[in-house]
Amino acid sequence: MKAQEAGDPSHYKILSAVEIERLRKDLRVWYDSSRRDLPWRRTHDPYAIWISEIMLQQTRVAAVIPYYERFLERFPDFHALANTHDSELLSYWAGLGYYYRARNLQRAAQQMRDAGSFPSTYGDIRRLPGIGEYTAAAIASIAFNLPHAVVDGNVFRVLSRIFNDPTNIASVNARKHFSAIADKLLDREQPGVFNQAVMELGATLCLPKNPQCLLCPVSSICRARRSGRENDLPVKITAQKNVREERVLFWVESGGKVLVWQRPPESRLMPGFWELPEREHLPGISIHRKLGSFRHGITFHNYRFEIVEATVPDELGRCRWIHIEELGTIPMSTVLKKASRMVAQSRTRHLKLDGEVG
DNA sequence: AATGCGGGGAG
DNA sequence: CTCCCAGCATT
Repeated sequence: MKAQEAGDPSHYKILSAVEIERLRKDLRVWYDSSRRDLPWRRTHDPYAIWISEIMLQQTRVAAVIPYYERFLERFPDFHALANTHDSELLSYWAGLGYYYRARNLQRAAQQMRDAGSFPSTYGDIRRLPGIGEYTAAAIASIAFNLPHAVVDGNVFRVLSRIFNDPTNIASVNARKHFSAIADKLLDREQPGVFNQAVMELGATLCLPKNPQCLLCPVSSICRARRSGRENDLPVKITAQKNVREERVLFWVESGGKVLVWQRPPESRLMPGFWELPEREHLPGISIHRKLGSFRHGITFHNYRFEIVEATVPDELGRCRWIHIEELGTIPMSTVLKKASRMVAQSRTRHLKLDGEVG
């Protein structure tokens, strides 16, 4: 399907008033009976809903659930969150990605502590660090039942299909375009339920590939379905290309300790996380043997890391020795976790072989 | 208006 | 492999 600049959103009028009313009802009824039982759907606490929305930014439901439960247990309210230390906060976030979310979360919690309460208007919610248009609308509608329509990846998909709308969702204007349409459709009696129903539809039936139209509660009014175009929508055109990269990391071990370095706390990239050294960190390094390799993707980078056993002279630069048993107590990057897991496994294999021989 | 930011699961 | 996920902040 040919892409189109975001333009006149008034084609929501493709649907008659009667059809819009039926759409709202069908979505509501379907959502009531089909919605997944997710932890953050069992609460009305704005704080808990806020935490869930931040964790869910660009992150799948399945990945969030265990983090959400651990986090809420340790930080049950904004006072607990405001008063914790960076390192403990990070350890609860480690592995979830987009680490600035954790820092913004704490800054926002401190603002709430100073203000004495959780903000309760769209504008006040939107002004918190880490909260953009989507998250502000989500919290306002779900926690406070305020009439703000959300626009996320699910909404792009569902609306572009319902209206057979070829607007390029990667274009700058796409958000405004679909936001105007969503606002017209929004069920103002139950904005929170409506928003969640649209997103739930996108997450469970109106999928990126092979949408389950036979199960869809609104397939009868869906214009893409009517013209057999559901697999051609949404239109997304980007210029981003993937980059392949090979890197060597050193495993330097001595007396039960391994050499690691910490990213500076003010670094923009994974601040405070510990990593294995590379050659630039250890100029005088002596390489012994290859221990293994693994792949790791970060946004559009596709890395292949090779782990090499090595020894070093006295000069350690930014690196520090840490006991292997204590690795679990520091914020480990996922690359460091993968590497140490790999080294441990290769070691058990060797022990086994030695045992069979002896 | 474009780019960087993690990590994992699905196809 | 590629794509995409309940996006945001910065430039």
